[in-house]
Amino acid sequence: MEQTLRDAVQNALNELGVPETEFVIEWPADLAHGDFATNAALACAKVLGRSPREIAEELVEKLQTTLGDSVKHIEAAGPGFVNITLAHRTITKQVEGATVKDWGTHTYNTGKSVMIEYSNPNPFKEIHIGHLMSNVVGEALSRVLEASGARVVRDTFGGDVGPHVAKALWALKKNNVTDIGNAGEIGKAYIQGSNAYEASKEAKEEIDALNTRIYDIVATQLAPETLSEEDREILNLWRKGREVSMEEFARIFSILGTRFDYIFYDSDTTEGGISVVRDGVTSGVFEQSEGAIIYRGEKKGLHTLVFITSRGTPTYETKDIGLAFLKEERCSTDEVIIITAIEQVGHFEVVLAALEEIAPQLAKKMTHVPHGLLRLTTGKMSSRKGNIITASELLADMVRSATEKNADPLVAEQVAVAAVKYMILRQAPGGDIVFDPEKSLSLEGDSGPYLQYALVRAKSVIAQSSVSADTSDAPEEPYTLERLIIRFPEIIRKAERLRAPHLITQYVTQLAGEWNSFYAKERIRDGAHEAYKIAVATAFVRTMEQGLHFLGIPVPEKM
RNA sequence: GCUCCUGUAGUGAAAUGGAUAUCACAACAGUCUUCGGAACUGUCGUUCCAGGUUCGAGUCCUGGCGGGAGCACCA
Repeated sequence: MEQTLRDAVQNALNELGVPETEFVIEWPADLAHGDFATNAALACAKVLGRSPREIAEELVEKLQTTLGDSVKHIEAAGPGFVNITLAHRTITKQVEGATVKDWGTHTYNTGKSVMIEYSNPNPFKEIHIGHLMSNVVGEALSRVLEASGARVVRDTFGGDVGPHVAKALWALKKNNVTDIGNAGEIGKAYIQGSNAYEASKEAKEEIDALNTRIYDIVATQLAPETLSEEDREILNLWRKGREVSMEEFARIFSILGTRFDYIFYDSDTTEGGISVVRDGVTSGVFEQSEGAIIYRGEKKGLHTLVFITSRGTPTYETKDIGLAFLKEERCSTDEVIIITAIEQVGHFEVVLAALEEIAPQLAKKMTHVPHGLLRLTTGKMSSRKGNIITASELLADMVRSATEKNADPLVAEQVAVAAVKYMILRQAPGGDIVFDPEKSLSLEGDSGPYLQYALVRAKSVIAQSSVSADTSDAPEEPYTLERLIIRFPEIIRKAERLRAPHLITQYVTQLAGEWNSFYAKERIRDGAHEAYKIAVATAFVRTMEQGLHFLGIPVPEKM
């Protein structure tokens, strides 16, 4: 519809002899103004040297002729807007289309493939609510990309080698742990190791040495016969630790509704990364400095960062270089998106700048999409200091409060996940969320459960009505609910284009609110125009189901 | 110190350069022997400061003030 209007306005402008002008077709803030509005008259008033209001009047006439009875009303308003109100028949036709299975999806990205990296919890550390944020944003963006027709490959990247691993393993060894029971145990060991690293010079040396040794054993994959007894112990503990961490991550991913096609580890990327970076020294991309290998970011207005430490171990930067090549090798896609917290923008600018010199074709298709931080009222979370809320704790708490109204554990979990995801997806990505467990996770008002509740209630009414949907039973005036429903496909397109899932969240919130008003005001079962109302309710249900699906928010049958 | 991000009701947020700046929470006042009250209706209340660009600025530009993040061997 929007395209039809755009063409009609463009034709009218051509007839008026307007040179090429940018104009918008938009939704007026107030539906009373109409279903669509255009600023075309305002936009071209200056070049024509005429009053915008006058041009608007002429546009109205021309549009009336072109659009005929598909519109109910066209008028010039305000400083020179043209407001368009659709005929109810036009709206009804689109409401009928809202019940199809793929409602809201598009094909403009069909044939395109995108690899998207998110969540990225590190084995040997606990998965906390910060990772939850990345996971929720990443999953929503993945689904929105799928809605545009693209093929999406999901991956997550975890640091299974590096100082944090050495700290955790060091503490586990100190405590004579040979078998690790659960992820919490590793989290505690990591904190213990970190504290020792800060406090004792001796511990620091031991941990640094262990770190290097772990690289040698697992990342460069030394031949088994060259391993000492102690090395084998380290290897076993490391294997077990990674396994326990990953089992916990898998459990959380499953609750959140994410399945990764690829799980990459640091240990897969270090060797490749190191060799690329060392080659880069020869070709002059990187340079030696104080025993380390660095990239001089200053030449591109960025910071200098270390890629290989003076101890010979690779940093995160080198691992990301290695990962870029590894992704290309395992599963080449048209585009590569990496979602991380916003504090890493500097890091990725440098990595991308370096990669551009080494492999421009890889750098070109790679985009870093940052999201804001989830901070606690008590300050920044740090798993090193132990002041974190783990994903597991948060979800368990939420499930507990959702259980008050839902005996069914599955439904309680769906409600809990909806509340958590809504908190994150309600706002534009990039902004921080100050997380207050008491206030942030509402089950009322603007909230995940509010959406679920409206949907469940609509389904219930439809099930109870003995009448089947029939759009020939339409009342004279369209319901506001219908006028919102037909906007859905365009909302999904915008969310994908702008990489802004919160547009969907806002829309479904408005839609659910409108449903609740409709429900309070209009008697559906045994009321006037029941068949038509059932048709609208059915379209509402489908729109909500699809909207929640694209956000990754679960849809309960009952609640 | 340098670089980047940010400043909207009491609180948390929204607003491709458009009309009377939305939404929720909180507070206050109502609806209701419910087609499922996790609901609905109403009241209250907001663009950090000073310039500039524009027919039009919360949005763009300049300067100030406040908050946050990053800045060589962490990820």
